[in-house]
Amino acid sequence: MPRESGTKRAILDAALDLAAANGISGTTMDDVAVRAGVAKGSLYYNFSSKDKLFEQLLLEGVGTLTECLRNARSGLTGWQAIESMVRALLELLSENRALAKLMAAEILRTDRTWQHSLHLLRQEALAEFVEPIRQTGVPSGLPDGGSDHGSDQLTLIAGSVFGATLMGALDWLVFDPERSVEDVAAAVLYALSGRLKS
Amino acid sequence: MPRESGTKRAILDAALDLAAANGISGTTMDDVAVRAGVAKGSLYYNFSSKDKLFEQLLLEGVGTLTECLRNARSGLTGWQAIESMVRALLELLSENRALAKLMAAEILRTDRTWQHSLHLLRQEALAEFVEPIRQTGVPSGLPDGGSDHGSDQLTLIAGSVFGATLMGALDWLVFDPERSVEDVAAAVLYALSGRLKS
DNA sequence: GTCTATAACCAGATAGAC
DNA sequence: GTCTATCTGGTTATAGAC
Repeated sequence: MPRESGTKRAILDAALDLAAANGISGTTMDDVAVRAGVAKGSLYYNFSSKDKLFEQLLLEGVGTLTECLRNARSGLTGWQAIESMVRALLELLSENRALAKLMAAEILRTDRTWQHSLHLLRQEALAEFVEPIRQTGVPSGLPDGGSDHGSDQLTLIAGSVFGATLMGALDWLVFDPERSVEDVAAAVLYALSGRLKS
Repeated sequence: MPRESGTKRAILDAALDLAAANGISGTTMDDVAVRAGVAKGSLYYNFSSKDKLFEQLLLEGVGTLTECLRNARSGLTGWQAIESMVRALLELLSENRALAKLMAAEILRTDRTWQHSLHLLRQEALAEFVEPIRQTGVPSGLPDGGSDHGSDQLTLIAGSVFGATLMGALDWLVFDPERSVEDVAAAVLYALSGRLKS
């Protein structure tokens, strides 16, 4: 696909780096302009506001994440798919640490102006987990939520799996970045494997 | 223990409510003063700065959480302890939704001035999970980290369990708050039970 | 200890030349 | 399409009366 103009890209990259380090509200448009090597006016020519800039950034990020999960589970089912997705997610986060930190900090928020669109894409990413989980044969007997609920039991389970991975990744990237992705994957999959229960 | 003066408490309560709804940076000191029913000057008499105010709030929150986990596992070991802690954590978060939302949004951040002290207490909370996990007999064979690492394998696993619970809780509190705590606990424990693998 | 009033500052956004 | 210069509003924090 044709990359957008170099300026737009430079701005997004700069914004990502700064926001990963300082958070979104800790990042000023002046900071972004300096880091991107453009004038502040150019920011507002290319993006209508600070909110829109970061909305696009996060939407891109969640899109990448969804695509990664979809690829990881293609051709696999059930636990094998889940295992593959956890590994792929950890690898994506480690290759893109700035994005990982930004998303970890922002994906749980509910107070942002772009919260709605971010929530939609978050659900899209969770949906990638839902299908393999369904294939493992989750027992009925618990309320399934139905269409009038915000989330059903499968989505709750998917959220837990995703949360386990994300939190494992965060400990890793922030506090122990030298550790290998295999180590972290082993820990996360261990938590999900049921061996805690035996 | 003797509660601090009514004013300090009123300020902290007001700050918690507002921050849960709007995030910390979305909450102004004026907002807090109005909500608490005091003048802004009193805020700065009782807390030296906005940062200090919210630092104390977060620290109190993590303290409550650690205490809750400690109580939940007392007298239990291994998986039974873990199960009890997950339930207790979900109950705490549901009884204290403002705190839950605030902590979910802030505990992962790395850009706050109080990040260091928050991290220490977060590790303390995770440590409550570490002991029961150790009791389940995590196999050696993977690097255990040792004291020169920021986190060892057990801490990674604990982080995953904690992350699974927190993320499950968030879906629940934000998007489907009518659901019962039993439903959510069932989903989280299901994810950790290993039944996904069978 | 709490209030009112104000200082000092900073960030998001815009105007208009080039 | 990008720049410089500026405006405007809102926010943290302080001074000083009561």
